[in-house]
Amino acid sequence: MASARAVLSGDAPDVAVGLLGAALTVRGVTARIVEVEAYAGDHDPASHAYRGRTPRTAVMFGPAGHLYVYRSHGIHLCMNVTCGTEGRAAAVLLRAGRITAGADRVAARRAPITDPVRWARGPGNLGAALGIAPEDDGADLLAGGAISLVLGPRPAPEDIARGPRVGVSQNADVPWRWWLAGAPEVSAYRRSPRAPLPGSGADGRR
DNA sequence: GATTTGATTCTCT
DNA sequence: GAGAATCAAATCC
Repeated sequence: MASARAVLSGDAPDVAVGLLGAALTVRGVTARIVEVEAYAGDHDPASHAYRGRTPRTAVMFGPAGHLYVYRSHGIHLCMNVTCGTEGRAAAVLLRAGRITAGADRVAARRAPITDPVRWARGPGNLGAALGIAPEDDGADLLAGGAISLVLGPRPAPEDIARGPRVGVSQNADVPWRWWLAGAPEVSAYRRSPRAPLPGSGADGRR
């Protein structure tokens, strides 16, 4: 079968689907990925790397299989897995997961939240549950370090749902979000308040 | 050097 | 449903 690195070197949408069901382990805590979003730097205005390489997005321009960590709204840390080929920015945002190992540690970390479904629902919560840190930016996921990624079997097509990305103000209508159908950790779709309406005012309802 | 935005989440109304 | 919280990075002049 193809190596994990080979899989991650594909196009962002392919990699995104491949990451569904994968197990991400951070210092002893493991989460099964149930929701992802793809971002391609070149032609995707929603991507942080769209305007070129910057110190913050440098990791996205590196080789596939590395972790890109960024701070959102000064409060939350979100995780991406870089993909594609080196020099061409692309990444997959990990939006939600289910804790499969280290639940006791997550429970303590996320207290007073006791509902496991809420521990890693949403990008910020996922990062919080796994205890990700800004210094984890750039970590190699395939080197067997403190953070490692293990791809699982690809879910059956009928178990995969697809839709528009959440919260982005650009390209808000590109259906580059995938999640496992029925996963309770997946949050309802919320369009960015800054996203321009697609048609001539036909939208606006949810 | 100053200003603005952000791939969010939580709480209150 | 709407607004606040809060830090850093990117953009603009």
